[in-house]
Amino acid sequence: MLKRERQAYIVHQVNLHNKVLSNTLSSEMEVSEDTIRRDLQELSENGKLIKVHGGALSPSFNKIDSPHYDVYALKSKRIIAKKAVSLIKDGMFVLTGGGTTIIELARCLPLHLQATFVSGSIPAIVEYMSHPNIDVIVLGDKLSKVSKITVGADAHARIKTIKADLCFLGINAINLKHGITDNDWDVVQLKQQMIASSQRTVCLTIAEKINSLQPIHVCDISKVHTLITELDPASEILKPYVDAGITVL
Amino acid sequence: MLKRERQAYIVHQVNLHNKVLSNTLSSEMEVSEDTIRRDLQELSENGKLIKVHGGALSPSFNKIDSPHYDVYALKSKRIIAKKAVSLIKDGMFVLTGGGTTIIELARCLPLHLQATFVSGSIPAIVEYMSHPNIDVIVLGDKLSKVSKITVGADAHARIKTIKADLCFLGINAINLKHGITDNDWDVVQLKQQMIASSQRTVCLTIAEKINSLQPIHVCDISKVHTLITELDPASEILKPYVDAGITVL
DNA sequence: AAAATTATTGCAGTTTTTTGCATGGAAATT
DNA sequence: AATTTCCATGCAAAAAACTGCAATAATTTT
Repeated sequence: MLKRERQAYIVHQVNLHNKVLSNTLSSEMEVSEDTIRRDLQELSENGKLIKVHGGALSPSFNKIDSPHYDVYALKSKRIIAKKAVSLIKDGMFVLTGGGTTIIELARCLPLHLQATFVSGSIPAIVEYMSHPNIDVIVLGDKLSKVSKITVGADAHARIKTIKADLCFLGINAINLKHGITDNDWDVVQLKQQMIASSQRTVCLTIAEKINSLQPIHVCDISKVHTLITELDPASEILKPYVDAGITVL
Repeated sequence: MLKRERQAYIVHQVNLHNKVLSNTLSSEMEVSEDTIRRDLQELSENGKLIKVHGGALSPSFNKIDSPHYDVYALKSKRIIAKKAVSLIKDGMFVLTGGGTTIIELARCLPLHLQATFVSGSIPAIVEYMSHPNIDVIVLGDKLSKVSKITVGADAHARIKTIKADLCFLGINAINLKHGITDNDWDVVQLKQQMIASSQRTVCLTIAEKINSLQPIHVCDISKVHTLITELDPASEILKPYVDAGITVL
């Protein structure tokens, strides 16, 4: 790994998480802490970050800019993303949908992970794109302005031709009786095909959406292999899903 | 292996992987590291890549940390974009490639314009996406990491099925004798098909690239209908192109 | 086609950059 | 106050970059 690459990664991480730890960076990039310290030194001289004991902070962090923007949900989504990441192994072929949870997942992908991601979600693709070891396949078709994902027969047909190891879906509603439900017709078409084209379906959602219902049916609960929320898997609210045979993380 | 070939290969590798290592290139092409270093030196002088200790990185790599990068060129590109926009009429079907000039064009699209844009360039799509009246068709395929555009047989085949009113190409080199030339094999394939699939081809470039040459041939000058630069159309340097029958704006 | 010119390449020696390690001291934690 | 963790400095080894130079290859001129 080149020095500049390393420093770019550090800046990326700082901007993403507002802080970095020297020892984390050191083990992630497999260089000594001295090297990290020297990198932080240089970057701080260039104003890219603020060096503190044990790591560094984002320069824009000191100004109290927390725009009261659903910090809780973001935190939850980050927890979900962390759990989801642990399922992805080197060399896997992964199909992902759109939505903020998936974008958070994209941001949390470890540096060394080598995998192929297939998606029609533009914001997710933008994140995958900046990862050094991820191959990205873009699903083309007409772009839906609201969901920022490509929808239509072309995308559908393309998904049909592949068989992915994993499929990550950010879901809008899940419910034991009705399974996964959603509110966008076009997006539902895609999700159904994505489920059919993957060996394992992993659903990501914040706990808030558990046991809720939306107008359009996506699939039965039996099609879901894994469910990830920010809660402890032993949590009471998740028990019915565990009992239904779903792996809950 | 010729110097030209070697350098084209290096550029290709940089565009594909975001980085190259001197010793890897050296052993891959069986030349000394000195030669590689001299190649990187030249390419870096031409802005094709950024030389760092141990190899080189894609130029788009540190565009992130210097936002006021190349302000002059940005100004030029904005002028070009303004001229280009004037060619687009309501209801048109427009095919666009990638590159910073095209992105600038995307940002300049007037609010009321209603048209359909087809592109495989992620940054361009991100811009189109935020426009209220533009329909966007995404060309899917494998994403090239630093040209940030989808390339491959799928994208090629898809373009082949359409016939656009206009095609906007940001070009890397134009020259009366050799026409349009470029340095990335995959991108060239797409550009050729885009030209073939459009009624009018409009080339955008900053004056700097006029009368220059790149290793790979895209098309003859006769295929170009319109050429847009930041210069006055009556400018001396553009005269040969006007004489060749090209509409120069 | 031959000769002259120019460009390109590899090599040897030197210099610079980068990195990891050791030491002693500073800062935080308990 | 003791202990652990983190930081600064100097140092040495390795890798990479630069320099000048000679040999070779490519291009142009005659």
